[in-house]
Amino acid sequence: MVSRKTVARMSRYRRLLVSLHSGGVESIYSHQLARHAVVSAAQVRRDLMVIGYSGSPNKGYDVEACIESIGSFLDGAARQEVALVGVGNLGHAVLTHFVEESSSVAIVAAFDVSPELTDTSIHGCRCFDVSRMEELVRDLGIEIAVLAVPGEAAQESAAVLVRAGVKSIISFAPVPLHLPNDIFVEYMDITSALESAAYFARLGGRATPEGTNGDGDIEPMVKKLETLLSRSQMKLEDLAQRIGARTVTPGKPGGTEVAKIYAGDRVSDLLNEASDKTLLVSNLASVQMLRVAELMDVPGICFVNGIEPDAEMVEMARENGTLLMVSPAGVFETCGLIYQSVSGENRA
Amino acid sequence: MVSRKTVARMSRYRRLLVSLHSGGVESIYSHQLARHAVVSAAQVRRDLMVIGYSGSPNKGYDVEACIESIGSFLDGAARQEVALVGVGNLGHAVLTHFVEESSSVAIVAAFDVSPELTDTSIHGCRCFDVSRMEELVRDLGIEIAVLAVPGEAAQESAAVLVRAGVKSIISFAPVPLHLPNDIFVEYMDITSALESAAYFARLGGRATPEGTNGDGDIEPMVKKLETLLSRSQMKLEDLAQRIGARTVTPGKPGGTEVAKIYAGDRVSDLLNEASDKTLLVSNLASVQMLRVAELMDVPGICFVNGIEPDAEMVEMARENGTLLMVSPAGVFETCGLIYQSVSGENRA
DNA sequence: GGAGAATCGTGACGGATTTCACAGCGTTCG
DNA sequence: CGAACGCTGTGAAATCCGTCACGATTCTCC
Repeated sequence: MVSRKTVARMSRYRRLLVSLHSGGVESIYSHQLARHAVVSAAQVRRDLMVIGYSGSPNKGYDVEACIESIGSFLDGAARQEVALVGVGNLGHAVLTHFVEESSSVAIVAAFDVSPELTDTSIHGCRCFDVSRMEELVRDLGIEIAVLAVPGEAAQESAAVLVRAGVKSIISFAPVPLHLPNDIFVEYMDITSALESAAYFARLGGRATPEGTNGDGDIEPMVKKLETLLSRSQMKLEDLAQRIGARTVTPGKPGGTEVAKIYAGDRVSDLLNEASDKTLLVSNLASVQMLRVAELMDVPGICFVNGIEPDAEMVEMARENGTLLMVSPAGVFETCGLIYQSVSGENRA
Repeated sequence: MVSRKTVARMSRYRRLLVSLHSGGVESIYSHQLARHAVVSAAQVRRDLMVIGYSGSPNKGYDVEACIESIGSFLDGAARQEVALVGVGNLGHAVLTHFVEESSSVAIVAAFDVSPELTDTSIHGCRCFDVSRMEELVRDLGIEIAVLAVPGEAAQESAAVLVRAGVKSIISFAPVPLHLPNDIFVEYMDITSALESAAYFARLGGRATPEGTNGDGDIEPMVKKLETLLSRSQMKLEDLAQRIGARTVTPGKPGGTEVAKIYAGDRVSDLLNEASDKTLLVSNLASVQMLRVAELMDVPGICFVNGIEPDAEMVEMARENGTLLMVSPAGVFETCGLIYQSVSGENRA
């Protein structure tokens, strides 16, 4: 028996893997995937073990095969169809969400009480009157429903759905549903979420397990950024997006790994510090800089303050497979953002 | 320390109790409340124990007092305000949700990229352009945000929010957020929920792999990341200690305030960028640099990689009241640490 | 007033979930 | 060719969460 949480993570893994795969990543280590998913590496390994997918000890997991494997675990043989109950704002939102996301589940019918919605089509989904719900759900063999109705109507709608053969319900209503316990119910309770959020927001810094940690002396903790970075296999393209930089020229196909970051404008330093895994962050958008970068095999350069490299440089970078990006912020902010991206990984 | 789940249940209990109370119920036993909430009686008792509310052995819990008690646990002294980011269908839905539900949390500002939404009012909530988000969230002291933006924009928005002081985020985006781990994040991931629902609807079914086609693409949100440590009034001496730098010469008596940080080695840039509240972070420990710094009234300089300024420089800096510090780390790490110190200013 | 009944508060327990830690195994490098 | 490395897979330990069971308490009823 696989737990609810595991299944949810699987879904998350798949989405991330699909995204990475389309970005050219072919294999990935547990700790890298873990980083993307914001869980621990051991967690990833155990989850993948559960579904019986094995990676290779030195190549990690094959992204494509892993996606397949998760698919064969998560997805049914046929596409599973979903009914939506309640076509208000929330219902609309859910529908659009599922126009965007194509997957092996799809909403095929919507139900509402409003007569004016009846028999209209919303985002390609036919809307029926609730009175026909039981009949239609049963006849279509729908086993999954999304409940986006007001709290008052939730229990009754749920009961009807279950009577019609629905096995799983996702409810947005702020009401606990009384249903046979072989029915899977997932609550998406915004109110609870907000109140929890409020609680923990107020708890602020005091949330750590140990009691008094707060004041006193401040420990300088210069983390081993190099290890952090190298372990994260942060793709440059990723990074660019993360920090709001625009990529001007693409890097080498397959994504570019960075293990170190050098921020500065001195060519001589660059010669000493740079490696083929160093991202260069510089104020100085000059051809000269670019030349040294190429010489040192630097895979990427980030210019700052929104300074655009000129055509000559772009051409040169493109030829050499150097990724160029332009950050709207200054060196300091850019470094800060990158740092935060990388070090914010520690899981609770 | 109270667990996330407990807090969520508390919220649920309260809603049920309020509803019951308005229905005339004055006292309730644990097993009754348990049935309403669809949890076990023991669970209810334990949860109420956690918040320190005691019932009477024969009347059960007094509904009103219990509501009160949960309130004093869940709610802050003042109403907590919430920002909504992304005013699409989902955003609208969330807003309406919070017209219906009155509670101690309220959405007070919405942000979106669409110019046509800017400065309109939706369900009584003012909508602003995202470019003003950081500023407004910070100035309003908002610590909770609901993220209803496309996945592509989620990370960036979240980072901005956190920088603006947000402590808790509820995200509807199907993307794990990389944030400092003292930030509370609640994911309302409809996609995962649906896929889980599908899985459990079909326990025992056979599955064949299936080609997923990835993600839809939506317009990314405008990105903006400036105005960083404008109001943190961080003293240089503090800063040095935080980042593990050694101060070589003291700054001006009374502490030195910094409003900006320039990282780089180009003297010409410095002339443009520096002000009397700029901390200079540089690879280049040269007399020349120091001269320009003095010229521009720069209050402090941080050298990196543990490079010691020579005696001449120290003397010069001392005479001029320029604070000199030496960070053991490189420019990137130094910037990163400072950034983190500043952006996570509220107790870190 | 005392026995009985029902319920609360809570220590102890148990199951689920996560993390730790290490064996096993390609790969690389000297 | 062997040693060293880094990653996977997985048993074992740790942790979190919920349930059980029982003493304590209060009220009812005789």
